[in-house]
Amino acid sequence: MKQKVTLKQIAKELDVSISTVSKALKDSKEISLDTRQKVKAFARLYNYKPNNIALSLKNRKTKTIGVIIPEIVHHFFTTVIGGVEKVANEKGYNVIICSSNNSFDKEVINLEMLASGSADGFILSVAKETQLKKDYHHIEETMSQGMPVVLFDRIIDEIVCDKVIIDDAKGAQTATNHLLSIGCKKIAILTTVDYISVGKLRTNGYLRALRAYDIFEKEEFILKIEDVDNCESEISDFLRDKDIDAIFAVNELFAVTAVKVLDIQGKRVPHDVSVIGFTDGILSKHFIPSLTTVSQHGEDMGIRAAKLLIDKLEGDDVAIEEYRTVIIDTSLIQRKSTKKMGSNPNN
Amino acid sequence: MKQKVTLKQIAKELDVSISTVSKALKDSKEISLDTRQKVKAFARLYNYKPNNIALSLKNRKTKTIGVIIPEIVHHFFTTVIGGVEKVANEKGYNVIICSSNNSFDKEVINLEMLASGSADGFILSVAKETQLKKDYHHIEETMSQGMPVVLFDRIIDEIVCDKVIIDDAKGAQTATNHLLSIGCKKIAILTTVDYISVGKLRTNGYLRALRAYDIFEKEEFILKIEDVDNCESEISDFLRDKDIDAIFAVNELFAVTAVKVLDIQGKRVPHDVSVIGFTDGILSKHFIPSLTTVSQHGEDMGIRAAKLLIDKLEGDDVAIEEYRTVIIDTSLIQRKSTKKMGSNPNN
DNA sequence: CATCCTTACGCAAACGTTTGCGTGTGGAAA
DNA sequence: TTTCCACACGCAAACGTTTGCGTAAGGATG
Repeated sequence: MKQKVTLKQIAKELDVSISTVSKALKDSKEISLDTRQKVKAFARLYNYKPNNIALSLKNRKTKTIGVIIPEIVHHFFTTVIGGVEKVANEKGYNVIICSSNNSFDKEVINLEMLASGSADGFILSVAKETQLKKDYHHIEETMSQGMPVVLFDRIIDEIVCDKVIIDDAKGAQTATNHLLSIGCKKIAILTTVDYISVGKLRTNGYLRALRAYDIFEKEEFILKIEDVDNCESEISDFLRDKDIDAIFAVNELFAVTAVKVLDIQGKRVPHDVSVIGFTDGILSKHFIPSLTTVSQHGEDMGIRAAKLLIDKLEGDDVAIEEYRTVIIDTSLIQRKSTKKMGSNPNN
Repeated sequence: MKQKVTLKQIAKELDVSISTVSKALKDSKEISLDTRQKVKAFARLYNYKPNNIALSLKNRKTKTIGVIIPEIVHHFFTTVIGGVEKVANEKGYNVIICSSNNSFDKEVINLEMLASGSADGFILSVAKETQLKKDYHHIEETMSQGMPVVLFDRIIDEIVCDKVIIDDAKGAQTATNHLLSIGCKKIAILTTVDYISVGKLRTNGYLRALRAYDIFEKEEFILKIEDVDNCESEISDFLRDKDIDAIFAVNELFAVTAVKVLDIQGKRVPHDVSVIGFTDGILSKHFIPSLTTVSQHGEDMGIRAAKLLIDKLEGDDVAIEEYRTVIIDTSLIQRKSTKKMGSNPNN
């Protein structure tokens, strides 16, 4: 088993100094053409690859980006990662991904681990627990050590840094508006508990749309779901015998679960009830009926986040204290879970 | 902006040597209790964290595991990653994830990048292109440099290393058997082109089950889909006016698409046609009807793969030349896309 | 008072790079 | 023959750790 070959070994074999080898490989004209060729041939033969670790230590940068997300098994986050990877690889950066599993402690551990030498900067979306605890010392500490952080999706207002978000409220408003525009008047919302920032924002957008239409918001049309894993029974209870003609769900799971429950309760989508979800994932696309939904353009978010981070990483220190918030446009993807515009509902 | 504090800085502040600081932090009894306490207090105050990069260089190991998968936006792979992360974190390892995007070149680049200092070992599932090209030099080279590799799911028989797989053929056979046992006789299969190892194996399992039932396999019941992204039209053409009573699909997407197409063509699932998929993903669980499917237990695969790798990484060199192949049991998850056992089909 | 042991610390090498600068060799010019 | 300059290369420091070993100081012992 041949070990990894180092400059030192090449130097010994060729009976020159380490620095000569290093310079030869870099085509330094300080070294004679002859030696250069010999060294390069040898290096190729032994498949020499510079040791990243040593380079990182020397250069004081790792050329890797740390990404920390709440859940790895989640379509939206993986699309974001896809975007990050795309630009990172283009620019010669590595990507390390860790999931916090929505645990504050794991988020802290991961961040500290990566911060102590493994990554130059971070792209992160905070864990539920972190949002609940409102303890951001780990993020602030990382930043104060000079490592840039880009927050995305689930951001924290109190932290001053680059951010990439969608306008959750606006997206929700657009969705609700669409429901209103196709004639729905009794629109329920399936949302999360308030401490999830995006859930709250989407709820606000929903309310705003309603008010703009002079529709009085009803407490009993709002369901805040705590236990995501068991949302079906909650939704079922909520929907039973409720007189509604549309549902806006703040995520994909709530949307399909709603359709399922409606089906069981004998209501047809979209004939009796129109449903709009949030996030354009696998489910929305392939469900029957396919779901009208608000697309967050996850890959774009990842791309923008990575660009922001790399700009900061490579930027002249001039703009380093300048923070930007990028807002990605959402778009409404109309599919089959909502009635067509102009169709005349006679229920 | 305070910079990251190093041993050297602490040493200077406290007017002792670097080695004293290092030893003090490790509670070496070579250092007086007094000094130890002073150093530790100071380190805590300045939030000293040893630099991982320097440690990696010194110890010649990074304590990180590289995971390379064909697609990051893929439920099965993310569950595997979840499993890997679980045991890796338990054992103090970091996890770096890269996706090859099913490209041979990207797989090579990622592997080489990680191999040159960023990771101690690899868990990987090869890209489609790699399977097609049958070029495995990058993997063999990595191994010959002393870095252990664990292959999972899409493995390569020619490479001798640890492997974690499911018995694809057996899983497919079980699924097909189930269809046969509920009375289906005209069973079609939706599969991939042959060079995808798992697709081929699953097809074999399907054929085996058929033969065991003395059912003659029909060429026209087998659809090998090339362009996954546009499978709907292929499936639609294939299914049109075909007299079948069951479909076995080698993945989730094919399965739901089949249900969709059947629906359009006026056949009901499971009443007219029973459908079984492969992989227990989001879609199978939430689709209407929910899909009977073969679960691959992705998280278990990840757990086993990580254990194999870490064993090799930390193992006494005794067993290092011994390679194991772990076969994870699949299980058939019965849901609503197949008729119940014993129901009397009269079609 | 000389010797010895313990205590408490520092030195230096090593991990694999990069790079500014110093230096020996050779040939050409004076 | 002397002087000078290019050329081609090596030295050493630096990045931040760890750790075996050497050693100064001080007290205890003979």
